[in-house]
Amino acid sequence: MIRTRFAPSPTGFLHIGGARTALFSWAYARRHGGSFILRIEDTDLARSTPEAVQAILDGMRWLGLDHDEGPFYQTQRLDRYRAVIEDMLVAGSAYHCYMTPDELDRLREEQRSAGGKPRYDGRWRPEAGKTLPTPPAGARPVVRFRNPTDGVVAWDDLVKGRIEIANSELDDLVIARPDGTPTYNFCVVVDDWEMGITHVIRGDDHVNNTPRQINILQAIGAPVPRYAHLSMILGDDGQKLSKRHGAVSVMQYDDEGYLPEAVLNYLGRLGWSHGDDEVFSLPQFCEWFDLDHITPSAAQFNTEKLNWLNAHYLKRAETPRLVALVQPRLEARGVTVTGEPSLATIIELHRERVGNLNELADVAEVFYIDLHPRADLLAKHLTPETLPMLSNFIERLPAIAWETTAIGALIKEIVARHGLKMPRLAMPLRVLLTGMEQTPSVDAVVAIFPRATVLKRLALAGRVTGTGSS
RNA sequence: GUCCCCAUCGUCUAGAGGCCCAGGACACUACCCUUUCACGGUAGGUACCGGGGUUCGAAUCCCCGUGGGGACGCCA
Repeated sequence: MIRTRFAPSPTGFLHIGGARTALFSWAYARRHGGSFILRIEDTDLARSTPEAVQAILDGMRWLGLDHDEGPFYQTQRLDRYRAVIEDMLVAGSAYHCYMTPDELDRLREEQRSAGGKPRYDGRWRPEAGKTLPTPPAGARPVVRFRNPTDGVVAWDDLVKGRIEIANSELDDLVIARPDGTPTYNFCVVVDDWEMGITHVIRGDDHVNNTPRQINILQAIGAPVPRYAHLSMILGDDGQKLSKRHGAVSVMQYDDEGYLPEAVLNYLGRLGWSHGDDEVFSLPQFCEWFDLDHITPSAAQFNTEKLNWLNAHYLKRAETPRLVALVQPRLEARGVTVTGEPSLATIIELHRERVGNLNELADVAEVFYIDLHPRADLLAKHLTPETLPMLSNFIERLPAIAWETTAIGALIKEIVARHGLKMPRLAMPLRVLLTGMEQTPSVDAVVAIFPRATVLKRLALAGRVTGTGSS
């Protein structure tokens, strides 16, 4: 039974890197009929917030990554960690250390300036025949893990291959603060053990924690899970993503009009591949996903490709769903969606032309507002040459059949009679009806409006007569 | 500084010694379609970081170099 987990710390939103880690962990469990566990690592009381927890939950839900167990909160498992620490203290695999943060800082400074690796020097580590300093009166100690001093820790990383690190590189890490709260590396170990995690799929930045965690696992007699370390995602500019630079919440993609399946597809293909396949659904991804085809190198995020995928999914999405997605966006702009044409009609006419939901809202908006085309566009297209054609068109409108073909035929007829090209009439019609120079086929645009609305909007041509020239 | 990791088109990648004078996708360019702009279609250019090995043969294996990244917390 495969058991994976996603274990974010609630110190901010769910960003794109976390989302990919979650996706891969989730997909691996789904692929093998296993369980996916969500665990909130909130032991940093100072930085964790309930808002961040909610933001992560929201992000996961938007993406559709459901968990089978949890969410578990580490702050609710403190008794459990404390019990394990007690056992370790008794067993001698952990010990109290009374060194103050100040002393530690000084030590690290010295080591660094001496060109060495900053690390705890083991002054409070009990050894056979060693006399420990006397604990300062009233001081509360931290608990340190007694790391092996020789040999190597090694594991076969499912993404990076075999990694070996000498124990001499590791120092005795703090596993509990003076107030008794456990620290990250320790909680992870206890949780992964007790939650029966078989495959730890996480970010690259945890590679250095892995040997420490394996050592603790072994000290408490827990089995060592398999590890798969994913490389990081770089920003569009090739720079590392950080709060300050480029890291955005997955929910921002929602705001920007992306469909979750597009983001998921993009993320799935970022750092993982299935031959030449580029477009695949989430179920298809679950069927294909494996750890063998994950790239070990860092990947640069490419918004243009995401845009392409989004446009692709927009073309295929069910219209009612798009209506439900676009309508609130229009309402948020203060646009009331009412009357003709229906939002569904507008969407069907424009869906192949736009890249995201906001662009769909942009084009839909002009059908519902009191339109005021820009003066420069009117001047450009309402010319002495085109105005006669327009009035001609307006005169004939009441009598024709209200459907695209008939409207198109009328436009062609008028244009031909005036000995001009199609765009000479199509462009002013576009501007008058939508305020835009780029629209779908103009006969189709005319046709989705009620006849009365077309007449009303075209009437503007009469009022600006004579202003256009040049 | 020390340790660890990484290295194919601009970008994401295929490639597990001969199928590769390197394939796909995004982007780009040209053409086609055309009622504008898109969409779509067709065609095209662009890459194995460098140097040594191993081998009949290397993008693929090994070593060194270079470059990039990560980690060295009483953060996660």
